[in-house]
Amino acid sequence: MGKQENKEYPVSDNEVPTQIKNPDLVRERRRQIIDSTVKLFIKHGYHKTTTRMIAKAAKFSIGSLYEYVSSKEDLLYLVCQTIHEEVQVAVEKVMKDTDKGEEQLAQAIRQYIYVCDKMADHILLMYQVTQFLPEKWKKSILLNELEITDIFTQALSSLSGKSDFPKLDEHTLNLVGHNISVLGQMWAFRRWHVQKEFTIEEYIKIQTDFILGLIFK
Amino acid sequence: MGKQENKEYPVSDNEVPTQIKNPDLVRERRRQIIDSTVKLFIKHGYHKTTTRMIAKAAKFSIGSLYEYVSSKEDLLYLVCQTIHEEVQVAVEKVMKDTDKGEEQLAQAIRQYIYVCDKMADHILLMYQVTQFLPEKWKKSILLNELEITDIFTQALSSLSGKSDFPKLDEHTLNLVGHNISVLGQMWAFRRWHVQKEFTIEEYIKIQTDFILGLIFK
DNA sequence: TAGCCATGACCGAGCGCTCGCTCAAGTAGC
DNA sequence: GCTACTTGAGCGAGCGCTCGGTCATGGCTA
Repeated sequence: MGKQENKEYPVSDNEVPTQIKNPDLVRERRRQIIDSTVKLFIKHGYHKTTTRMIAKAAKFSIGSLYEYVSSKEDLLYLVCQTIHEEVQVAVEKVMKDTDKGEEQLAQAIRQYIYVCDKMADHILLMYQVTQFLPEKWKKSILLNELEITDIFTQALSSLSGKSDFPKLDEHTLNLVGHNISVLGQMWAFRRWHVQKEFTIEEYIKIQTDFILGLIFK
Repeated sequence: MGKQENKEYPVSDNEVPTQIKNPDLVRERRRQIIDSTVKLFIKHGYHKTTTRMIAKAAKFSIGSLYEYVSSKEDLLYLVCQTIHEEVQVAVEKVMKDTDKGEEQLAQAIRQYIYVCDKMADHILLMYQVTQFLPEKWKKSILLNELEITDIFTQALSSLSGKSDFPKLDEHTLNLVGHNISVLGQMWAFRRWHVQKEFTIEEYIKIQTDFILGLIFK
């Protein structure tokens, strides 16, 4: 009952509250914090990374850290959010660049796998860490994941029926979209094997053939 | 420094030490412990499951628990081991049963996806939990994973060149083996989407077509 | 200009608690 | 009485997070 009257100031791009009043400062500082946190999470994982480590890496006191974020879970959400945005932006970019060419799909797959390669650490982190999000946020993250997959589904959809691609129903294409998405991410989450046994160009070649169905003619 | 002179008694099927001298008892009790632990890990995850919860569920005191296992990490390893063995046995079984038929590969894929469905919880757990294993054990677990994938690679290899399958080099087939493996596991780790949007029969149908390259003719 | 105060970002010792693990004291069976 | 096994209170390191406080800044008043 009237336990505290510290108003909280939600910041434009997300629902994570803060005590700090200047929104520009919040954005800047959070950027700092998130960058350090991502690195630490990649290196040590979520549970072994302490809030003190984060504060130190971001050049804050723990006290200050908690002015910008109200719990370690908040931090986790911010990290997931940020990574997903980055992946999504990257994928959208390469899809736009390769639209409407002759062998668009093959090009898109190549570029997508390059993205997965560049962001391998981040993709792996997402796989490891999503499970620790509280339910409300997990949903929003999985929705983001769907958006990325949808980019492929839509690309496939726009090809369906044209040139030598057969016409396929949305349902099927949706799953194929997921397949492409996952086979790209596999370059990250099975890297302990695939990055040892294949060069990225080999990987791209084989996976493209596989997806385009050339393997078994 | 003679800190402790409690001899440790490694037990046949693994390298995890115990204080208990009767190996049969160890096997029996560990079975109990592992079964309970798997359930708890599936429900709460590794970090939120406390050793006290495990002891309680397995009807032990914590003290006794630590007679059979020397750390929570030991337990994690035993769990991973056990699950992998189960998956491997199941996969090997269905592969043997479907060998040498007409459309062996399609049959094998179907059966494999059934296994993934039945063991979805376990597969998901493996994905979540492998990262927390100490390095020495992680390697051994990843090796097990390779063995499962190799079952597919070998099946593919034995088909290569026969009937209407083209001849492909080992290298390519190896990656295809991984693809099959992962696309089956995807039924588990993307279940939040695929198990909502597809029946398992639809999933099997589309993935089989996809793998066999029928999708893009 | 000098004195005063309000503001809010920043600080870090330390609180409360959890959880993996231990060990002295038991009991059961032979 | 000896060995094999069991017990659970207790330990203490380490964690997330709080909260009383400092200090730089800038505006107000005379």
